Amino acid sequence: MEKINNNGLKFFKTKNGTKLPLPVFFPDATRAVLKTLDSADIEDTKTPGILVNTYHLYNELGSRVIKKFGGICKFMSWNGAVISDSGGFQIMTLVKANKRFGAITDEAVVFRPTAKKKIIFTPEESIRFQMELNTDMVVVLDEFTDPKSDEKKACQSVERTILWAKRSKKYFEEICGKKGLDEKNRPYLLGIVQGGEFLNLRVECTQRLVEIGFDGLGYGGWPITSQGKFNYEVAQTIAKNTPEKYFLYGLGVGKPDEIVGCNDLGYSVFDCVLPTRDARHRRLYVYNADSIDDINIRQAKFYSYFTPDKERYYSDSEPVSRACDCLLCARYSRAYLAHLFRIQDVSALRLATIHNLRFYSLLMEKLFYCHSRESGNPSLIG
RNA sequence: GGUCGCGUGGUGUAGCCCGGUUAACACGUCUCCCUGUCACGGAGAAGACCACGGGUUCAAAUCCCGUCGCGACCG
Repeated sequence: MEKINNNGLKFFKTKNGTKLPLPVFFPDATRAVLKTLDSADIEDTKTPGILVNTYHLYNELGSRVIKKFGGICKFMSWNGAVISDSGGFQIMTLVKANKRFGAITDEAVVFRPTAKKKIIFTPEESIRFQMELNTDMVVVLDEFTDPKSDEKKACQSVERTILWAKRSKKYFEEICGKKGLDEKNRPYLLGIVQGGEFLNLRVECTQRLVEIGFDGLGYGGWPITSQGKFNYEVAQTIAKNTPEKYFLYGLGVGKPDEIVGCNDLGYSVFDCVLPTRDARHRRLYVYNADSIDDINIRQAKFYSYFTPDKERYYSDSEPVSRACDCLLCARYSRAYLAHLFRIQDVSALRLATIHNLRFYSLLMEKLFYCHSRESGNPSLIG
């Protein structure tokens, strides 16, 4: 895989001045909670940040509570970083899947979460609410290119995404001006590249977003081809047309090997539901290694899936993984976890989620180490 | 000793009274799927000589007789 860029940025800086080494993986706390965990649990997995969803919090929580707490961090007592997603993905999954959930025009998205409730959501409103959430990275509202789109429809989603990106940038600057936020203490602003599988559209979208000006660009849309393979071609096309000083963000990416592949292309910010959802669906990630030091992410198959509640583990006194230092692996046996899953106790979900998050935070540590070493900068190692 | 009831995949059951296509269901087991979370979810597979022996019948898990095992009650 050709390496595009990885040296333009060294850190993800948070509001409170913390510099997070790149890459970072932020699991999805859609409704301001990582299902089955609390904020202390998340910290213990060495997860540096989370992603919350603007649409869900706008719909279910609202401004009044957020304003009272001064942002989502204080509300959930979370000391790490936070990215707020714009709600663009929810347009795709809710409105496009079923028209009864609403409609999309150039002006706004009209959500109808219930028969009686109607939400008019504009790019400006998304930015405004995200600024109230007081997150570290604000994401512009975009229109998701449906994977089944032909080139004409894909082009339309790019046009609307660009239109909304312009409005979002303008409104973002207005709010920053009003709040007295300068380049150093304002959140990052992320644009999103659409265009489906059409590389020419991806190039055009990337270039026009760069003209508008952002701190980073996200690989938007559905990154998986109809054959079920990760679309590295699109990832690479976006990376090649993005300035080095920009963040490259793989939205919803992904499987561990896909994150390694994207990181090699220059992507350094990731979020995904997989580690948390998979944990709840009895799929744990384990490194094919006997200790943390032995983990080799350059190995072809560097990890495997582990399904806990199998008969062969009912009396297994081994930990789930020896290449892990999470609460589950440090303290409990496979047999105990199998038991917890079998009796359907919620602690099984919690321990499995903790484990998978530690797997991902270890992956980030290993990637940081790899790139520090490969770039020959010893000051970054350690 | 007597009376009654029950023996069906790994487990628990349905079907039996009124015989008839590949014996059904739940759980368990195994495999696969989940990618800016309406999701502790979804798809599929394997697995039973219907306790055993005999009889009636074109045809028996199903009706009849016997054997064994388990349970309850009565002596």
